[in-house]
Amino acid sequence: MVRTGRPRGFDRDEAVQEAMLLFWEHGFEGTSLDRLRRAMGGISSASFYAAFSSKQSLYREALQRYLSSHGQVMAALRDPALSPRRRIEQALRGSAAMQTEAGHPGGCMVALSATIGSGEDAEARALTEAERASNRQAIAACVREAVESGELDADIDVTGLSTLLEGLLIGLSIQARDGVPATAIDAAVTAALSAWDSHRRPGIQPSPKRKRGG
Amino acid sequence: MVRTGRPRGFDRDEAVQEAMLLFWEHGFEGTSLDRLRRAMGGISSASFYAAFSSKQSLYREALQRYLSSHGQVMAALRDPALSPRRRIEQALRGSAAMQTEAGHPGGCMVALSATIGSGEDAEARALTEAERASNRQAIAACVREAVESGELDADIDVTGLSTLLEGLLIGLSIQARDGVPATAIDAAVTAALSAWDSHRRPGIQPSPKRKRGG
DNA sequence: TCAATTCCGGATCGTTCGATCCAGAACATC
DNA sequence: GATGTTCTGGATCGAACGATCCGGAATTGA
Repeated sequence: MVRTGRPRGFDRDEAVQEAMLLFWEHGFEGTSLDRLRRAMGGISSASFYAAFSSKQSLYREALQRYLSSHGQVMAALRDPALSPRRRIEQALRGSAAMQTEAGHPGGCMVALSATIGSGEDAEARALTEAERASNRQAIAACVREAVESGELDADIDVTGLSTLLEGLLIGLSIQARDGVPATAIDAAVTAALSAWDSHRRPGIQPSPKRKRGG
Repeated sequence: MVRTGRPRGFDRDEAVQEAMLLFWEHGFEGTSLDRLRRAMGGISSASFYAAFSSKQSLYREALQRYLSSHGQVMAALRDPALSPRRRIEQALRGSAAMQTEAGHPGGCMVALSATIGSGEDAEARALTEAERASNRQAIAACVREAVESGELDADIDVTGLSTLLEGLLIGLSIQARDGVPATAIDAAVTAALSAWDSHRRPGIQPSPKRKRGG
């Protein structure tokens, strides 16, 4: 079906990108419609609502954009081709590197952009909260799997280790915002991984592929 | 000097307390003057400004209130009577317990209430950022001191361990907001401390009081 | 009793918020 | 060129924002 009518006067894709950067930096409630429209090239209010329906709806789209671009550093966490430890390591190191690199706001949009607010940001908050819950679960699954495969001692506190790892992941965001250098954050990841290694079951070399060690 | 004039019709102290709870829960920008005044017993706009001068000024006072009440769980971090490890442990466990207990908002006001925003919260953000920087420094000092006293191996990465510990401390706040149970967070603290212990210099029993082990 | 002082209720300020409306412009199709 | 469709500029909406102003109420000291 060919598109009829007057063509849009701005690049919708670029507009979502700009929105993502603003929401990322200032949060859902901290980003006004006026600022969004100006970042989109100064489009009119009518153009905005014709294209995005509402601020909420735009945020949803911007968050999706984030998850499928910068947020992809977390994809390793669910990569079945990697060992549990490598999944954690790549997700943490990738996040640390991405969240401290130049060219975009520091920290993670999922952790920062809709955490607290007046209450009118309820939907945005629910979206990021669900994402965090999913990551929490994935991290716990890695630790659990490492225990089941024999890589980690069977008597370790799975909840404790996974909550520590997720706590660090979340904490990264504010540290990155505060200007903690990338080298320091990466060193923290190394320290966390050495905590993992200290619970390693001695004499077992876990294979990345097999789930249960022979 | 005796106070003349019409007496204040509300309890200023209780009002600051209510303000603290609101800023804590919804953040600086997420808390409106209207909501503040209603929480203060429905006082008028005139009464508000006569007592607190501005929203910024009230936030400053509310943050001080937080630091000198709930925030006192962090005092252990600078207690010279405790060993470095105990300082860290008490600060972390105390924070975990406080941030998850009922009766007030979850998480930490310093970490959450003024982290991102539109830019009009610049002063509030600077206040919390300075507080976080101070904690960061105090944690690093504990680790450094433990290395100097011989409790920890001399070749460990001080920055890595302290950034991990501070990352967990910061991450606690969002985890507590997300409803991660107190038991899980405390277990994470235990896991972090076991990371500390795994770097312990063998054969040395550090005394809590002396700075340099003999 | 009467100033002086301080606070209060309530109206109001100008601005910004997210969102809507309308007349007209720019395109495709016939 | 007529018609239908979609988008745009610009005015505008009601509500909420932080903040100010004023007339009067409530207190103290003279």
